[in-house]
Amino acid sequence: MALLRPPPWARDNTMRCRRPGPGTSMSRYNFKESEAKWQAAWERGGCFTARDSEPAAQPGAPPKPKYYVLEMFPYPSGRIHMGHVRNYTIGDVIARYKRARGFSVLHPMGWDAFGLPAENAAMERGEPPAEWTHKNIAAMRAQLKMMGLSIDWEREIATCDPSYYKHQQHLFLEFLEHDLIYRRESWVNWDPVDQTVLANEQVVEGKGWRSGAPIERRKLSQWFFKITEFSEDLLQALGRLDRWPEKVRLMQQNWIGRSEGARVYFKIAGRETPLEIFTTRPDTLFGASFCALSPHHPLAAELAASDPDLADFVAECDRLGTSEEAIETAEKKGYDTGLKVLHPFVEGQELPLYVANFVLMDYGTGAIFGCPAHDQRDLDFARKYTLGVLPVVLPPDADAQDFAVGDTAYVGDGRIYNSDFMNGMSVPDAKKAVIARLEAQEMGTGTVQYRLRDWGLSRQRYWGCPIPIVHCPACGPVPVPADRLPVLLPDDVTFDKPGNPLHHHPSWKNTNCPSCGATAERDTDTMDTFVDSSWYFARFCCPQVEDKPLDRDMVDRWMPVDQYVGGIEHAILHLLYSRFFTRGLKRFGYTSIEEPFAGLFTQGMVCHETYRSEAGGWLTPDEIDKRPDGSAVHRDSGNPVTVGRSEKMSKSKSNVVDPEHIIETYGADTARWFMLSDSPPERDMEWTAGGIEGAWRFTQRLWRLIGEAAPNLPPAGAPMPAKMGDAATALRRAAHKTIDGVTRDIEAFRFNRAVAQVYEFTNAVTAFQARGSEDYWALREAFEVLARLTAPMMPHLGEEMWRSLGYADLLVTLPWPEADPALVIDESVTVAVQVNGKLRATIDLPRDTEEAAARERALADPAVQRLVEGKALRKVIVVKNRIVNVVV
RNA sequence: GCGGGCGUGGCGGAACCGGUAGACGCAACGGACUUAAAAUCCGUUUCCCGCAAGGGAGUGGGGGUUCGAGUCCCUCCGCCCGCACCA
Repeated sequence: MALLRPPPWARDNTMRCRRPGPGTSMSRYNFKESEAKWQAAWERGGCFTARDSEPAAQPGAPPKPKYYVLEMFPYPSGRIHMGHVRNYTIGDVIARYKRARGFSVLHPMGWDAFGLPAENAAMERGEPPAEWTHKNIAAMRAQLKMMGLSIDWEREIATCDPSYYKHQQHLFLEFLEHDLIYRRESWVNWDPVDQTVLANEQVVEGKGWRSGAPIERRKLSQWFFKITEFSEDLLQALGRLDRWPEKVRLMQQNWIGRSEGARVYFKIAGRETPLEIFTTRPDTLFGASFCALSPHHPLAAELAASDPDLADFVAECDRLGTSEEAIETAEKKGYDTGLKVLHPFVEGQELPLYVANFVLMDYGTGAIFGCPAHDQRDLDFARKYTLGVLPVVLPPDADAQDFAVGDTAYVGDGRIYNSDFMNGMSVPDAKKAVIARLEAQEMGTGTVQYRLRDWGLSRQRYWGCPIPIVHCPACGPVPVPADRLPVLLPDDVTFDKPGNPLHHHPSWKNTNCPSCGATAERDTDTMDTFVDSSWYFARFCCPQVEDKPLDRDMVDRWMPVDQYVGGIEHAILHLLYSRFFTRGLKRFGYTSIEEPFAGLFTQGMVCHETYRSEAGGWLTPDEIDKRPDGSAVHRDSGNPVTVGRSEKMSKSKSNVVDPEHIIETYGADTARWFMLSDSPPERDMEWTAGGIEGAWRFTQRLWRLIGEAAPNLPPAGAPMPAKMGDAATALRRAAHKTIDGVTRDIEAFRFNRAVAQVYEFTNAVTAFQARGSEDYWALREAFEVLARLTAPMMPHLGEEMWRSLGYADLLVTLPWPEADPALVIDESVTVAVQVNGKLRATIDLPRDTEEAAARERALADPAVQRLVEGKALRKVIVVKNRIVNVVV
């Protein structure tokens, strides 16, 4: 079977399949016509328009409760990819389901439209970023519309639009006014050849991605959000985000990284100013064998000025770039400054002072003391430079006489020893004691330290929101007054030389100081694109408001987002920044809430097998033919192809499948159905040709089934017959169990299980032989259930089925079906019977059979008798409606 | 390196609070229909022994708790995500 070769019926647009089915004349489901028709009908009906005020359904009744469903908005790269299809399908199922459950739903869409790729396109193809971006947005909007998403398109926003970013500039000024933005120097990756600042992603193994030159670090004056002011609050509030995945909360908790420790002042021999270090293990102070400075510590810089070798070492450290990953994975290296620090408690003990590449300037004080016995990094360092290793924490079952540390540091609990006044204490007690002593002797202090750093927002780039600041030689940085916003990005920029086009622009930056009127220059940096995405969810509540960023009433009507859906890769930064921003918005009076996302769901990636030719190059799925045994050959040449493991779809591996092609071949419903059916949504899924074909067959099967049955069904709305036969009742039980199960599964995001239940129920409907009139009534009910339960997932087919069943109204406007509880619970249950924990029989019992009766029935079973005979019963465990375990 | 997660048939997965492992789909195989193919329909399908009845093994590896473990604990292995300037 050809992989992703269009089926014959899709090669031209005519519907040629007119083969009559058994006894009826059937045509194939024409998804193209149908999908376009229902999309138009929904639009005409304004079915997805979010209502800023919702009238009560009946006079006196409460108005519909609101529900805000949001998927992470896309970067307009040009075409949607399967990850988008998955993300927006999940969100759309929820939006449609919640509408059916009687909620007033807001489900908007917009574009995260600033960013580096537009500048890269400009450099590579000479296309202006604005044009490139708008063209991409138009293309992707059309693709998303093909999916049949229930989005209120009237609320569409693009962050690169001045009508969006002028408000962002306004918010910048408010953060500044409230002292939540400040300016300081910080480090960037500098490409000495291209003379430009590089993003971490543009640094590959310490070299610039374009120039290949070893990168350097440079200090620039930049703006920072004071997110650390909220460290404790952001941490504490995680505990209340009970509809967030536990793993995301944990990751954020660790990212914020609250730790209690101490700052300790070490005297440096022959110098006035003591060295201030931070440690989380002050209890191990007596095990210290060295101190180390970050290469960017002011003292390191001072010493390097008169020590060329140290200057070389610092330069070498700089070539690692600014990413923590690169610094932490590099080999641990140090440079002995020759200075000695004095141990605060041990008279006469001198420790060497190193500059070490693994000490981070951004955390603590940029200086540490090393206790090799109880910290792996310190131990590696000590072994390398042959420094002392003195254990001071004795493991519970170790002997003080012979306990020694080899190549593994001991980081566990124990009793303190070798430590003067702390001897015999537990680790927590020792921490308290040593901090008390340090404070009493004014040699240190207990502190709470956070790993979280302030958020640098300045970017030396063109395609971003301009920072509304003017730098005046006399007044310094001066905010652009609110009534002069927006500071517009100029269109006439060139990308012919490296660096920031805003900076090169002949006139843009020239202006006058808003304060004194003197000639001054605009800030030529733009904002980090994470700023754009830190408040777009709030702007969706009032996208048309012009005179202010947000309308409080509207924000409070819709916020918080009840269900946010997006990739796990945003688990930390985007979500944390948005939480911080929302706290700012509350402080400035734009809203009364502070947590933007009440519910969060993180979906997995879409993966696909990879293929390589004999020559080693990657092949795309439609360049190969799959053979029944799973091997593959090149379609044109017939040469063998190596089938590699499934990996995240990416252009570099050529394993991408184009959603538009899929939708044109199989229809949006089929694509959506397969997306939901394959894997649990939080896990990575594998896109397969077989899978989409299976989904395609199912849409056809549903359509055929209902088309064949419809003429024989009682009319729409026919009353339930007074008497129901066994067969009809069994079908009704299946239908109501399916309603119950699918409802639970959608509520719990188990879409793959919801799909499986629909398959199972469809199998039951297919097998059902209707005879009496009550059978046909039950069959109509079954089809109505099928149409309504599948509608959130396959909305077009749902409408089509609903129409086939004789209804004129749009299914999308109808409430969700309710299961009859009496039909959901079975009267009898199958109970497993084990002997010594092994399954030996099953027995059917009336539901809720008492323990004694169940025990008796189990013991009477012949298979059990055979095994139990002649042995003493030791124990019989009965779990009602589940299991009887006989122990002999 | 640090932090977080995942691992079940040939494949994707199901298994509720620790209670019948493999629902459902895909693939494969056998059959029906057809001049033929496609489509469709019916059946089989965790592995091993056995004609069968039946028995044994089995949820990445090893160990533990329990009447009972895919599920809980310890440990090891493999893969994935994030690491602050990609979005």
